[in-house]
Amino acid sequence: MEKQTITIYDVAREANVSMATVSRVVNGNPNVKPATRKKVLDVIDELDYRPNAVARGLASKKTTTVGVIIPDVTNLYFASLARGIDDIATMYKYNIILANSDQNNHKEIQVLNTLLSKQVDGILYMGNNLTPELRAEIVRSKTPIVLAGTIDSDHVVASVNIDYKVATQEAVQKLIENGHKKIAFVTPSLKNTFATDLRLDGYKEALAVAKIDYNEKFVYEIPLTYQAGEALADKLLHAGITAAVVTDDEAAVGLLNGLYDHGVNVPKDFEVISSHNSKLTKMTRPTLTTIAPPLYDIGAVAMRLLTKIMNKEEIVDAEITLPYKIEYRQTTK
Amino acid sequence: MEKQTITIYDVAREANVSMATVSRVVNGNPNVKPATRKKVLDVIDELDYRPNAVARGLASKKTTTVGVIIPDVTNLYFASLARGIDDIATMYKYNIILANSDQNNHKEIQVLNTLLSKQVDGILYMGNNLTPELRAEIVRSKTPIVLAGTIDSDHVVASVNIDYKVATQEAVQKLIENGHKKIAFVTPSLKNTFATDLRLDGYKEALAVAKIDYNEKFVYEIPLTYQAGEALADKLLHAGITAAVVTDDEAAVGLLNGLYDHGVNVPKDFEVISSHNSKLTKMTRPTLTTIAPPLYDIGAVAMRLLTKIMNKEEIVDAEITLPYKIEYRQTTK
DNA sequence: CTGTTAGCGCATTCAA
DNA sequence: TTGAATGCGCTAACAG
Repeated sequence: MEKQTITIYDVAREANVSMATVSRVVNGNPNVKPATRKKVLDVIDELDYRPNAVARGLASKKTTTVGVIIPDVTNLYFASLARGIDDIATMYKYNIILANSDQNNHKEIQVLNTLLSKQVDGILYMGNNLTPELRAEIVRSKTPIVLAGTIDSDHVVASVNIDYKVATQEAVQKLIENGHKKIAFVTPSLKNTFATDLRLDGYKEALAVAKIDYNEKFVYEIPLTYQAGEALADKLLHAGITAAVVTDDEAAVGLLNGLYDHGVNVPKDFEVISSHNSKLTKMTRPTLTTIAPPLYDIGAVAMRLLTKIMNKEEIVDAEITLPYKIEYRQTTK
Repeated sequence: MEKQTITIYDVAREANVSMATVSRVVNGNPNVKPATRKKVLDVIDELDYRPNAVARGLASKKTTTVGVIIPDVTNLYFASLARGIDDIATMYKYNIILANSDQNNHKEIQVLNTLLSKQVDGILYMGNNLTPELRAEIVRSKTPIVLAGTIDSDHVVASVNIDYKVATQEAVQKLIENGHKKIAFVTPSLKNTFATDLRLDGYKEALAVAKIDYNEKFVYEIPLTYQAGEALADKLLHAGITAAVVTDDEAAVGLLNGLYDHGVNVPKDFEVISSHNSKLTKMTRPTLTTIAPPLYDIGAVAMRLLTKIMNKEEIVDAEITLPYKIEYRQTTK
């Protein structure tokens, strides 16, 4: 009545070989005579033997599972990265332990510790920022880690990103070309997110190039939620702003709808550029113009990079910058 | 240079106790004198000892991790369930191994096998249908399983759902009350999805009550994607249809936008009711009226149920039906 | 209340 | 090419 437990011993006995031999064929060790290999394989099939990954993990000190720290699976940006991560992980025979962190520092540390206790072979971290405490913990644990869509301002940890500064600059420049002077930059708190700094730099740079004075009143720090975006429309309108670059799709959609509710004609009287190109941006009317990072690829490349590090392969560049595009759709002229 | 490995032996030695005692305090066994407990705790803290979950899993035959089979994390419906699952799992000290299945039968079986080899304590399955082969594999493995947002037509596996039939019926009834005669029912393939049958029953029932003849031409089987929904608008319009119940939010948004692109006034000339109440439904203009299953709760309750089964607690009802609502928004009058 | 002793299922030397 | 022996780090009886 209990769970069946066919072990390596059982197949060794049935096949009249030692467990070492069974272990060899299971692990694809070439030093096995074809005949005995076949015999063992037959018995494995007959007994429906399935190697116990836990025992294997204890003996080999490799679990073939990686921990994935994600702010929230329900956020399409991160979910898209996660999809790329999982696909490549599967390709390389790894499994994913997924843990939501809510960007909460305390929870992140906690999650990291349980991942480490589970002996994951590596960690993929997603979030807006890698806090020093977290990085310290990770470095101390000597567990390979790669950041996906997340910047490490100190450049000590491997990561995969796009050039946020240049992308933002290009977006703002486009708005300037379209004749806008008062362009809002909508971002989460500047206090603790690194990529935000880069993006802000891009924003400033574009203004500088066009010789437009930077006005910090046009930088709006809001929670990156649909509701916050929606509520923001009113403020932007009152401030005489006519265009905005928003660093999150949900917030951008919110803003767009907020403008719609105010009877503003987009893009005629107001232009919006978002930043993630998640599915959402194609589901609005008008469709959202957006910076388009290769979401799936960021996750995929990050996972691939992690496999290399876990494998102790030579890494030429641990800070990968992927190309982005800007998808010009209907919220810009 | 290698990864530090502080074991239970190390702390036992430092604390001048046996490893059994250390094990006891780590596991909260009350049979330890407070004084020695404190001593051990101090050493643990000092050495920064972290129990090896793999060794623990091998010795105890419990891994405190559950496998989650999900069609696609990138689908907000399933991602929302997953969020509920993860939160409750965390609460009960379980971790989640997430595996995307793409609804692909072959991949599901494969994924199931790797989950079983990792000795997960239980499995949470999400998908449109549980195929007999998959169920057979799971039952054979004797691993506890719960279906979240998925029906088992044979009622042998535990599950958490809403009453899809009644919900659909109510939605269709509303459209009938609003004067519609030609109401489309948009669904994925009827061939292999059980909940679809239930929903279709609800659709038929509503028509029957209103003495409207059922016309199978009004049942549209399409892939549940945004694009398919968008493309569907044209067909519905040509068929003289004036309202639709769509079983997926992305498809519903697609349809809505397709109608918009055809210049159709929703809800004046066409009404739409969707089925999941994911974030998407609030992001469209007009906002989508939708059946509202308690997404997060379905996941949460499913995970809670799984913990009970894994714990061999008495289960009064293994088929849980959660209440739903219908959110009347702007795509209906 | 605490220590001793066996394994858990497998990978991995080392011999043969 | 194969087998025997050892141990990965911990839990779980069983004594004491």
